Amino acid sequence: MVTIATWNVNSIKARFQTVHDWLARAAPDIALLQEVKCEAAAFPAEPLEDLGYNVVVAGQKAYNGVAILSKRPLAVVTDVLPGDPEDSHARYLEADIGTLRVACLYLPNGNPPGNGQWSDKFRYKLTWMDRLRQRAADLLAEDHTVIWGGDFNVIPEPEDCHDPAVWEGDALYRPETRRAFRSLLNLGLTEAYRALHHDRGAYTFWDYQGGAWQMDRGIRIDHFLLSPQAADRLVECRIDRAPRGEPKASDHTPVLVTIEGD
DNA sequence: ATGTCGATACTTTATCGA
Repeated sequence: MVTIATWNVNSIKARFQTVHDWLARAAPDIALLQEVKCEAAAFPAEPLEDLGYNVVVAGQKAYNGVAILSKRPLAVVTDVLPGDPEDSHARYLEADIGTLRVACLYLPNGNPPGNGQWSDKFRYKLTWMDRLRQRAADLLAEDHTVIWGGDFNVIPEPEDCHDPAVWEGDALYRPETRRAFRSLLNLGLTEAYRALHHDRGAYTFWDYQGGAWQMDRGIRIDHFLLSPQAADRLVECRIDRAPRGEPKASDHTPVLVTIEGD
């Protein structure tokens, strides 16, 4: 069995103790972190290595930044999402871990989407999703066993948010965004949580503002997408809500997926 | 009722991104 966690930590520096203690307790084999918000050299790798993890980081000052932690050795395949040499955001990191290809991603938020004409941010989001689709198609064509995990900034369906009316028009829920997400799934990918669960109220993010956590007004935007070979091995996918309720919490909470074999 | 959080800089308050 291999358990992989994904967690948008909203600054590894601000969240270090919380993340460290959760990793020590939950002990996933692999952890995908997003919004570490620091350059690779500033990432506090050593205390996480003391927990038994190998650490690789695609970092950037102040914004974005993704990292992969793995108890087994890992080899980075790429630290950029192919398709745009001008794109300098640290949002994608892909590595081989044993026979698995594991990708950690922080998909652009895209807000505000603009009215009438799309904003640069929303166009960037849609272009990025198109590039991700191309990357996925390429890896599937090469027959890799792939797991993409991360903050997709996509609310796939109405039941993935507390109140769809609130999210109407938002870049996380716009028809163009959901269509691009479905297009990704239509390559033959399996969204792990919905393959196993059909409950409402399964959220991974609650805004800091407006008492969203206290009122349980959340959205499900952190996902795992599995290639067919990975999906055949899917055992479990769950959301650990506990970290969102802790002091100094990230606005996201971890999601864990387990696949059989190694 | 204006009720969030984190990073940054020509910084100690304003701005941006989420």
